[in-house]
Amino acid sequence: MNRDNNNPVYTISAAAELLGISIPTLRMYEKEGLIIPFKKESNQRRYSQADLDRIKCIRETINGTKISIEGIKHLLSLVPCWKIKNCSTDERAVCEAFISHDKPCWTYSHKNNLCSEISCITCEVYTKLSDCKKVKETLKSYL
Amino acid sequence: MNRDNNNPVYTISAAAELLGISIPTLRMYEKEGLIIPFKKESNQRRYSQADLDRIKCIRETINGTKISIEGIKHLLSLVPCWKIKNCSTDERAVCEAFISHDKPCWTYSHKNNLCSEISCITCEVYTKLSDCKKVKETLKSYL
DNA sequence: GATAGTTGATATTTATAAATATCATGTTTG
DNA sequence: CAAACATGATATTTATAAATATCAACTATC
Repeated sequence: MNRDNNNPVYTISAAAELLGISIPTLRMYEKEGLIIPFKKESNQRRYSQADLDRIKCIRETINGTKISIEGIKHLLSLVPCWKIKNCSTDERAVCEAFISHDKPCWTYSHKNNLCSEISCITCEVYTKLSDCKKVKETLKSYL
Repeated sequence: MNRDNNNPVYTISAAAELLGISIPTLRMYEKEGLIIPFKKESNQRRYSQADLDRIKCIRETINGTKISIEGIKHLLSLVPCWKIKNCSTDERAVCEAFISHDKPCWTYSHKNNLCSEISCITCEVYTKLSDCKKVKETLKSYL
C-alpha cells in the first residue's frame, strides 16, 4: 500500500547489514518461500522496507516462538487464499495451494488458474500475511 | 469410538517398548499437550492403542516433516473447536482456546464455559485431530 | 515387606535446523 | 576495464530442539 514501504531500494548486502544477519540467510528465507524480494532484470534482488519488516517478524517467530521454518510454512499454507481471492469450485479442484498443506500458496506456480493473472508479490494474501500470528485471525474472519 | 482402540491397557514402559522410544519422551509429549493419556486414581498413566497411533503420527511429523513440537502446537491451535462444539459468542469471548494461537484447545483448563462439562480425552476435537495434517481438511469443512 | 515399576524433576547427550563461510562465476558501476 | 558486489551452490559451523539418562521419592504387586 504505502509506496515508500514497498519501494525495493536495498541491495542484499544493505538488507543484511540493516537486519544484522548474513546474506546466505536472506537467500535461504527466500528459497523456503517466506519472502519474495523484488528482482531486477539482471536477477539481482532488491529489498523494500516492507520486506525488512517481514524478515524481522520471521526471525522473531523462528528464534522467539521456536516454530521451525517448516512449521511456519505449514501454518501459512492454511491461509484460505481461495476465499480471499474468491476462487471458483473448479479452480480449487486443480489448485495446489487449495489441496496441499505444506507450503504457502505463493510458492506455487499458479498456472491455469485465477492467480496466473496476478503477481504474488503484490497479492494481499502474501502482503497481509507477513506474520503467521495473524493466520488465526484471518481464519476466524472467514469461519 | 472403538472400545478396544481406546482401552487404556498399556503401562508407560509397555508403550515405550512398543513405540521404540524412551519413557521421558512419552512424558514430554504429554507435557507439551500433544497427548492426554488416561490416568488411574493413583496418577499412573495407561495408554490405549489409539494413544500409540497418535504418538506414531506425532513422531512422523516431528522427525519426518521437520515441524517442531512448538509448530505442531501452533497448528493444532487453529482447529476451530468453537465451531465444532458450537460455542456461543459470549463463551468465545472469554475462551483462551478461541483467543490464543499457541496451544491446542485441550491444554486449557476450560473453567466457566461449555467445555468445563466435558472431558477433553473423549472430545472429538482431541480425538479426531491426532494428525496435524488433518487440520486443513477440518478448516475447509467449516470455511 | 521386598521387587519391580511408577512419579516428576534435573542434567546430559544427540541430532539436526539455522546460520554462516567460502567458492567459482557473473553483473554492476565509476 | 577494474573494483565492488552480485549470483547459486556446497561445505562448515553454531545453536538448540528432541531425546535420553539419572535421580530420590512414591506406588503397585506378589
